[in-house]
Amino acid sequence: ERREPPQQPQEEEEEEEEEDWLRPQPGGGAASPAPSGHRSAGRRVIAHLDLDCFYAQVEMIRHPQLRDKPLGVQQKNIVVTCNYEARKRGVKKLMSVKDAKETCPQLILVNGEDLTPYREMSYKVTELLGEFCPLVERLGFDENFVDITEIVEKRLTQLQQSGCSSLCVSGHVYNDQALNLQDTTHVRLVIGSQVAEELREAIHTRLGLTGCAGVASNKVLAKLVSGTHKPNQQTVLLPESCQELIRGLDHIQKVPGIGYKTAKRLEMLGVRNVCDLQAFPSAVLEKELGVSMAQRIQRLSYGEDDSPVTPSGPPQSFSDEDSFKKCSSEVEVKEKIEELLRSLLDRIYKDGRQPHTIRLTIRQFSSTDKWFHRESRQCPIPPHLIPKFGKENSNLISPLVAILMKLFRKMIDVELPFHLTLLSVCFSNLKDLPSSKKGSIGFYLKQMSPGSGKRVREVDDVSQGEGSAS
DNA sequence: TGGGGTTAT
DNA sequence: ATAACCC
Repeated sequence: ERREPPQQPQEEEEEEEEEDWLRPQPGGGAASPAPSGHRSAGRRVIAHLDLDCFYAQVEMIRHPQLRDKPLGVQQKNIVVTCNYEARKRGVKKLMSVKDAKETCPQLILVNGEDLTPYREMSYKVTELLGEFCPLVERLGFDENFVDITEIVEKRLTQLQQSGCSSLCVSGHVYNDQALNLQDTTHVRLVIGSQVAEELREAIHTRLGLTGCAGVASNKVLAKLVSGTHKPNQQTVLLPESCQELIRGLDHIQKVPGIGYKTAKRLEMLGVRNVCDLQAFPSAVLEKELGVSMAQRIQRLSYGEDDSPVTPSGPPQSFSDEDSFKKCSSEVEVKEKIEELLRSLLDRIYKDGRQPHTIRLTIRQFSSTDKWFHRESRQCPIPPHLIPKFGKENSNLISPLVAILMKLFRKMIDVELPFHLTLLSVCFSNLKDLPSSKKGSIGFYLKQMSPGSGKRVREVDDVSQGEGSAS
């Protein structure tokens, strides 16, 4: 017994009505900055880029002799990802090492517990995209959203002036839908597909990485459509096929934004698939999940998403963690913390900013509820230590270990037995240094560090950012 | 399951 | 500080 969702076929998203200069801006003030790129409500063109099995690709670049072999990246007892050679032979993401080697005895494993190479490559990708367009939002290490509305707009007017009539889509059209080049929405998206192709090409020629792209009128649709043709291909979604894309999801948890917890709660309400969610009474949903969550996910279920592409910029936090079978003495804890701290201080040093908050997170063993349940304590970093973050950091280690051990004792009574399975240290609340000192601050993250880079963008004192006149 | 990240409450 | 989300 399925209810028919209210048939609303060809309207895709963003009810954001056209031309509403009359409506008072909610933020107050006359000059609301227009959240992402273009103002004027209109249709956006968003690209979602998703690198293929990212860690495995990075490892293939680091070890070219492994390129044509089945290769997996191992963290502890898990193969977190693997290349396509390994996938052909049946290895899956997040398989246990035992299962993976049974499935594919020739599988080669490299340890991927140190994320440094992946993090560095990840930011090279984001930076490269930033050369095309300022609106680049990271999602994890291997995905980026790019709001290409303005690029498309520019090419569209060029095209209109040159009266050129030939226009070709790059890559797939979702659902093999026919194009209508009289429809300027189609035309914009087709131009978007060409831009996406260029972005992928740049990532390939300059960084040696392949990936997928999806092009659509908002983030959730771009993301969903990018996965429809899988390795190293791209797909554009035209508005008329929006409902097929979103309803084609076999479970609500496949909708980005609906996670494990929300999916469970929705299931208890009898909501199992996207159609159920579309048709579910809003009032009931709002009482169950709260107004804002309810409205957000119900819009998502129609493929509507007005969230802007928010430039990620440099990271908000730096953390380093390690998991293990057992850690049960204070000295062990101290050793592990010191190790985490060393690599973290190195990263902070390269970043150039100063953290003002430090946090310790632990996970305690418990047979039920096996993972989950982490707890943390944080505190401000004492002001007299903060200036020391700019330089050789060996003298920071012991005061910080002392602080972290205090935080540890706030969670664990060291007189009693304990059994930890994870320790994590995080620096956050990062601030630029006061300005003076030695010129340049790394603009995007660190000064491009080892290898290639030239640009170290300087911060001159007029730099209030882009348009922050208000 | 790892080792990360972000935002909202 | 936690809980949810994302990869």
